[in-house]
Amino acid sequence: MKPMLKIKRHEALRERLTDNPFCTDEQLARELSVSVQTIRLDRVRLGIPELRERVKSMAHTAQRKLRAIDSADVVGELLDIELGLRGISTMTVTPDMVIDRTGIARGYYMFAQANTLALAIIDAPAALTGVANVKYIKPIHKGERLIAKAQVIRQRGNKYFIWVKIRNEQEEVFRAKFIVVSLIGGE
Amino acid sequence: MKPMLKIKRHEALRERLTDNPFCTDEQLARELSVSVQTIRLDRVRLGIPELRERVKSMAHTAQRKLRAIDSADVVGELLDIELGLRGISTMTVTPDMVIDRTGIARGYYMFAQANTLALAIIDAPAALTGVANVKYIKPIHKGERLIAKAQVIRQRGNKYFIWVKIRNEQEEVFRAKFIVVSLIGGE
DNA sequence: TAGGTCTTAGTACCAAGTCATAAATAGGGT
DNA sequence: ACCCTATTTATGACTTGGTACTAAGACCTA
Repeated sequence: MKPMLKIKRHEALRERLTDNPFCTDEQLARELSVSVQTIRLDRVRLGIPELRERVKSMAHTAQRKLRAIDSADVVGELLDIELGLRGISTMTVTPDMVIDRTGIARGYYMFAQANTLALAIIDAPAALTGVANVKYIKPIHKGERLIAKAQVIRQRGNKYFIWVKIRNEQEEVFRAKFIVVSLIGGE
Repeated sequence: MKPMLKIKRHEALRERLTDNPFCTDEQLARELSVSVQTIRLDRVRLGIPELRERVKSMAHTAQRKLRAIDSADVVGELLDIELGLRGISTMTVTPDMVIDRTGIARGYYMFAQANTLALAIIDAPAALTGVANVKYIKPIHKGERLIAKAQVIRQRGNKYFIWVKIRNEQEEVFRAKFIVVSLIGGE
């Protein structure tokens, strides 16, 4: 492989690092057939930090992100809650929630926000979703700040009927009805 | 702060590292009032790798996890697809998908698997979920291997009616009906 | 041929470690 | 008091994956 032009190489460098950020300058140098120093110069010019910094920031943001959709009981941020009655949460649509091609947020994020809010307002030690009826009214885009309002409509035994509506600005963009079952003792 | 007993210190060390893995030996030494060497010895005894290795492995697993629910077009693994007709995907329930307290998988993971599969089988450059009707039949636990089958039931204009059923072993655990809208030109 | 950009080489230095070895200290038991 | 052992600390040499800086070639162009 012959050494390539600078601009081409910069592109190649960026590409290689996006699909494998765990790459030392030495490996990059070998792959692009230039010296390690050239890679370092390129990195400085392109504002790309060294391996360790890359990895560290990945670990940081990943930790934050995972916390957002994974370990948290509520996806989004819980603003207000009246157990057994109603609750409000917000969620801001970050760039990684949207499909690149269309710029529209993946549907399951709104589902997750609504569903976790519905579960949060149940006045029981544990609860499970039994049924969900969901309507996506308007596409949602990056940067939009969604507000979800949940309300218990009816309760029969250990079954709760809950409506959740999500608004963006004043516009309703999503609506869901959940039937949630509270678990008293068993699994 | 007086230096504490060895066993106590080991506990403290573990604790400190779980809620802040980005911690050098030097910081730990200061916090626990012992020398850096003691911390290193402790780490060796407890089998805890050095800071850089910790961060690296965090970044790795986080990348994998995020890829699972975030950047992939299909949550789970696409096994087979006939565009416009049907598709099959699998997903294994990892420990981080379940609620610690109950050991039951969070509902939105199954929703995500079903929803993304439904979208994947649409024969169009882009598609959006309009309506979802979801039924959770049985609780799902860690380690279970879910198989989702999607089928287009009816198509009217740019609206697709899709059924998705998720099975664990031979048992049906989840069922969903989606109405998906394909986008021809604009958003 | 001189001047510019690009690339490479080489040096000194750093952080956060590793490994191995040695010395200091503490806490008993007898 | 004295010995023994466990534990803790110190020390030095080496490693990775860099930064920062300087200097030297290479190559093109006017």
